[in-house]
Amino acid sequence: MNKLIFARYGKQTPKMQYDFNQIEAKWQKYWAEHQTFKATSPDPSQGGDPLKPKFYVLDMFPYPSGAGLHVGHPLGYIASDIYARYKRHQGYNVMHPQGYDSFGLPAEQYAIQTGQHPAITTETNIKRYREQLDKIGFSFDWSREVRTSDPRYYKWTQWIFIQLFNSWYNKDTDRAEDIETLVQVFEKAGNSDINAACDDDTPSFSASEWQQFSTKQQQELLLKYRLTYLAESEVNWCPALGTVLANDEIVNGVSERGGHPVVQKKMTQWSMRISAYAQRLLDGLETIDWPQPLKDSQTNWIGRSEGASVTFKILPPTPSFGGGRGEDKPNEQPTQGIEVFTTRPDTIFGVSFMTLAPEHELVPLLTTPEQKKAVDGYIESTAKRSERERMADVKTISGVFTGAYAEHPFTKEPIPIWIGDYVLAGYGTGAVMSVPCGDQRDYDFAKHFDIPIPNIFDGVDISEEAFSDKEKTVIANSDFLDGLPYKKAVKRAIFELEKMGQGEGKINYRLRDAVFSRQRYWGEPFPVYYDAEGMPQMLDEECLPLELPEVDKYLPTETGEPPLGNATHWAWDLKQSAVVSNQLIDHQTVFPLELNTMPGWAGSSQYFNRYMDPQNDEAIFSKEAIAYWQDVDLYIGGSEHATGHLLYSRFWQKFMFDKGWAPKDEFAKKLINQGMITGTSAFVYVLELKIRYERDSKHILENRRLVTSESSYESWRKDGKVDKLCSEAVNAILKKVKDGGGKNIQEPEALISPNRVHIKFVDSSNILNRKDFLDDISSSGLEFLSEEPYVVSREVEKMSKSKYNVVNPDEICEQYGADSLRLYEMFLGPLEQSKPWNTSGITGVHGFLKKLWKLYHSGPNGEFKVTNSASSEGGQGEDPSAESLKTLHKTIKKVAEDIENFSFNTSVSTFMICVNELTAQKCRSRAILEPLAILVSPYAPHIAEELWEKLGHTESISTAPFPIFDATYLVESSKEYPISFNGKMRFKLKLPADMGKEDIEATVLAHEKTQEQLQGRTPKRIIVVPGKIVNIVG
RNA sequence: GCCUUGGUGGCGGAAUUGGUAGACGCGCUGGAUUCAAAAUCCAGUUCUUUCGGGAGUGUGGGUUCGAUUCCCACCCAAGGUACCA
Repeated sequence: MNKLIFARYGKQTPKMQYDFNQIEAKWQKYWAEHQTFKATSPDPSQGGDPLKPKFYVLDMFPYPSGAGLHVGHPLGYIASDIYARYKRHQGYNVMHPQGYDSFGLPAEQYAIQTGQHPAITTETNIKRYREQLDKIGFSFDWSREVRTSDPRYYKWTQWIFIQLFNSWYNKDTDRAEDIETLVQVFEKAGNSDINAACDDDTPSFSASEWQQFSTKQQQELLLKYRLTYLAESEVNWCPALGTVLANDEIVNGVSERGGHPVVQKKMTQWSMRISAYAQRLLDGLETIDWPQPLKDSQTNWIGRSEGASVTFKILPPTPSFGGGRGEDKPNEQPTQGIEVFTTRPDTIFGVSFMTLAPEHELVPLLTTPEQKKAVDGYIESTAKRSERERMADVKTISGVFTGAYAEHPFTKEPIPIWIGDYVLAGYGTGAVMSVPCGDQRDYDFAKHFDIPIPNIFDGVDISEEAFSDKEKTVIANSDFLDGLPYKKAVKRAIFELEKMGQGEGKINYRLRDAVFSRQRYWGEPFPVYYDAEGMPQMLDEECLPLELPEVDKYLPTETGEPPLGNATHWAWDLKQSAVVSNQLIDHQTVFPLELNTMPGWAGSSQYFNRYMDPQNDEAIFSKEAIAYWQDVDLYIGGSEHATGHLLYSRFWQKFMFDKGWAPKDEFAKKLINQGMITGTSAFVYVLELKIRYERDSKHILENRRLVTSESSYESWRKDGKVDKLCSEAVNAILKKVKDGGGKNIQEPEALISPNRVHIKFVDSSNILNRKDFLDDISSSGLEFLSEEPYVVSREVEKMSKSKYNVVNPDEICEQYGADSLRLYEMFLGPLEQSKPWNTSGITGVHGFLKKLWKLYHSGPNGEFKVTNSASSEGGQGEDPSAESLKTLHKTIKKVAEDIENFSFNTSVSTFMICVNELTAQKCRSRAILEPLAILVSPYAPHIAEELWEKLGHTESISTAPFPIFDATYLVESSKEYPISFNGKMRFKLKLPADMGKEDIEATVLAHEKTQEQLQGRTPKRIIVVPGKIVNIVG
């Protein structure tokens, strides 16, 4: 017996098997120890070669969440890693860094709940992330790691903030300039000649006025020009999170994180003047190779529209300006007109009323005493409705007449001024000229309130709906615009308006300035203190970083200040250049520091440049480093960052370019959005029963939870009744109750609902492991209705811990190896597509790796064996067969093309075909197997390194030159032609490859199968495409 | 509504300029090996069929000798966006 066991054991000596666990651990250790993937600095003094071509491959760095990685996370990293490794084989100096976007809300909320400092949570999570990432065998250059929450890193985030504060945007030169240049102009000539991106309410002043302003007044004016500025503005306030949110952090009117309601609130906040860059952000899209959907969503977000601004004079009898708010501020000039923005100045003669947003500042001034009550009531009722309600309910038409009239710029007719909540305060000027015949919303409003709808279109019926087809527009009833098509009419209308000084051509953008303050703890502190006048002042650059203070509570203070308000040492001593106790604040030399922190996107907006020189404490990066690395060659990440990170980063990059620090004004040449890997959640259906009865004169409520079938659920959902299976079970339970002495048994309440089951309890054929499932705490109290194997229902949805459908990469690595995981993630489908994860499929790629291993292990006991060629390599062996060479070279060609096209799924299948063919050919030749190892290496680097070493190499395979494709091996002497009849392939015929058209035709026609197909008919036509196909028509 | 992407076997997917539809893998079926299982290997696997063939890439048209691929209309799904004037 013992003998037998030993004999069998000996037959498959473990050493000869593909022992992926041992191999992968060995090479991961080797890479770490040898710093194999360290990108070399261009500096020759550090052994670098500034002439070696660079290639910068970047992943979107992760937020280290407590849940760890699931198999969906590494997808993009694997793709970028393959590309990075491929570029190393091509001889590039590749930089492939990784880091952590480690400021953020989850760590802070955990801190609020547990009191644990977010830095500790973050550190723990990062450690776990790193362990998980290391197991997958990425070629990251960890010596360049950055963490956004590290003071040595956020020093430079604060630095950029200061630079933005000290800059303004000159529209004439179309770039950011130093704020000092602006001050110089103000001193000499005031601001009338300045063409700058600035606040709308910036007043004009002369040089002498400027000089007479107080310092505070000057500072206030400069804030209107700075690229980051403090201003009171309407912000999205999320009471549940206790913080403001940017537009891109709100989804469907609720917060992206947590789904809490958001309301509008006026607050003084830091903002970024991204709107100054709107046009350049739009133009830059043309120059970069990014996915079209992503470019489109940025284009929509920026929302450029061309049109005109038109001023409508307000007609007397002027409403009692003394009566409204004007009384409080007698110096304020009442506005004499209402400015609107329109994309259709050609329809100006169709204006029959005007509509203002309820929040429009002129509303209280315009409203006549008779209408005041109605208007106030309307404003109050719209203010009550949340953003979400207003969005959900776009069909209800509401509005109210203000009693006031404006004057039409051309006809001089009076135009009634209405307010309506379909006009948004936040877009354009918050007022529109309503052209009911040309705009459906205006049309509906006019119909609803019985306002006239004049038709100004030639030959168009507007009795049913508005006409908005610009292309088919011919203007009528419009004085000088009569007979003009859309484009000409627009030009003419603008020309006439400009002549009268009542309008001009204008381009409007939807893009708003980005609110940059957050009322949170775990973020970058602003390098800002407030002086005796309450004006913000920047810390000296030398004083950075301004480190986050310790607080004993991470919640807002009792007075409603942000969490930093809890810090006892959060004052700036100007003399010492140090943070000191709040008690020392005297507003002379010690000042309060800013209590807000920066938003999540602050740290991610320049990290890609910081990777170029991450240890530099003197500058964000050295000139040499950025001169060499320039920009990102390939950036891979999720499309959900389209209107957040990717837009803000482009904005900061353009600023860095304007200031001369960055050589490129776009930071990433090519970008790919990897798709999501979805999970397949599992469900059981649970019948919840509530049975009430009496026993021993006590009222008893018995709850039972029974696992029933999907069909029970379906029938319950259809008619609200339980099906036979359930009712039998219910009756059995009731009988038991009765037998046990239950009295007054009431009709039980029943509810069937789907319940998620953790996928670890389900096997590949969807059968539930009942024992393990019932042993789990989450399923306590559950009973099964039937003894038969339970088949769960499946649904594909986002992979998430809360959906119990997470697959952990560590477990896959443990069971199949990192190389299998890498190959399988790529094999699943096209990179950019979202696709469901199904672990059972991994046996396919795992089997491939075993077959690959076997190709190199053909000794009598499965030990390593490859043969050298006869013609080279010492002449001891035999040359590879022509067949094997053909297999190799077609693989080289396909794999190289696939990597260039990011078609990684097809190259995995190419490898499979190649190994299947070489196995069939019994190929053992070094001349084939050595290049094959290099081909496989970007995808399955561990096994490739192991085989490379066994082939006798002492250096890592990672820089071995990529095999060169030689077309001569693919030349064929014959071609198997598909012979089709009327486009349908019927049979194949092998013909010499160099056979001419006529000969092919003759041979095919003479063939017996052709005659069979034709059944005596004469073909009408014969198409011969040499090398491709023969098609016989007839 | 608008914009974008996509729709191919039981499943993931392939077909790069119009030229053999379903590569490769999973799953499934049968077989070999094994006391047995795992592993491995071999064969088959779009549907349909009277075994000749016929149909077939979301639907309906069109262009073409030939269409998954190009054009038109529509349907469905996913993502983005939305009283944006």
